Amino acid sequence: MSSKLKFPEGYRLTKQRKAILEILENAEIPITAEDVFFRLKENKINISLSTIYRNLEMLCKEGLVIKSYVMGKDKARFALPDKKNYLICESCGKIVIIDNCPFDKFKEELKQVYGFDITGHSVEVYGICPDCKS
Amino acid sequence: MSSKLKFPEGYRLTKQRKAILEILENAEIPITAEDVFFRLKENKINISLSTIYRNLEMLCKEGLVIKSYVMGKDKARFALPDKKNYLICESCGKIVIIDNCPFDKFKEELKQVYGFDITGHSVEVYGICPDCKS
DNA sequence: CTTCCTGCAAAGAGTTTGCATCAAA
DNA sequence: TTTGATGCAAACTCTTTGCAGGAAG
Repeated sequence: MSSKLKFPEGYRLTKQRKAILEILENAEIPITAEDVFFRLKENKINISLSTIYRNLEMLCKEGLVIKSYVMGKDKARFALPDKKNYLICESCGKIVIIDNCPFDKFKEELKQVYGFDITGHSVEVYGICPDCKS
Repeated sequence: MSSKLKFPEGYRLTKQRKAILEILENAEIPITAEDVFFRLKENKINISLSTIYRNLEMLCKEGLVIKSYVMGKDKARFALPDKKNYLICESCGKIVIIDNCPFDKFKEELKQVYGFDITGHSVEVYGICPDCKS
């Protein structure tokens, strides 16, 4: 497997960076820095946690990665931008990505009301998942 | 001034709790625990930071307060639920609360597509504010 | 009075940083 | 060969916790 993402200019494409991006591409939901660490370890790749943090921060600044705090918890989670909107089950904690986020339709409305040029958004929705209802 | 909020049952209404709630009621935007601490101090009320954290956590659990991390920063912010949706200027960091969040209209859509019973949401929108555009 | 709450100080968790070494370009 | 990146360990910051004294009901 290899990354389909264009790597940001001005940075060296090290094997650590390639590996971190690949983990994020394969992740179904936002994951913590520690998750990245252990998933790499499973693949027999040992990268120090600080390198992971440093690169996640860089990737966030470059816009390739989104950082969020699921359910107000104290560990940051990271994901590619297409996984930044999600549902969380308040009962079991399951996370489900929202595809084609309906919020996109409101960019124009927000722009008119608040005068902001909208560049992005992130949405967290709480609820009870089908499994927990039954 | 006194709080208009009904205080959760089973807890003692101490002067510290009253004071913290009042700060949150008067806050325009989500603020940090430290912000609460210093605003209390300005009002000549000295409450320890740990008491503030303990009570903010309790208020979150009781649903009176919402915790969020603005712009992925590492300090938690707290606000009454009516201030949980906001715009952030990527240039100056200004926060503007979104009233009548348009996302409410999508509860039904999300329920049908994902099968969740939606109980709440929180939205963070990025953009450039009018002042920074000029 | 009883029980819960507070303040203080210390501990804990997650994240960041300094520095010597290593590897991408 | 040059300069940015990594790994390790130590440092830091925010947040949580234990405990003795204090106040709400």
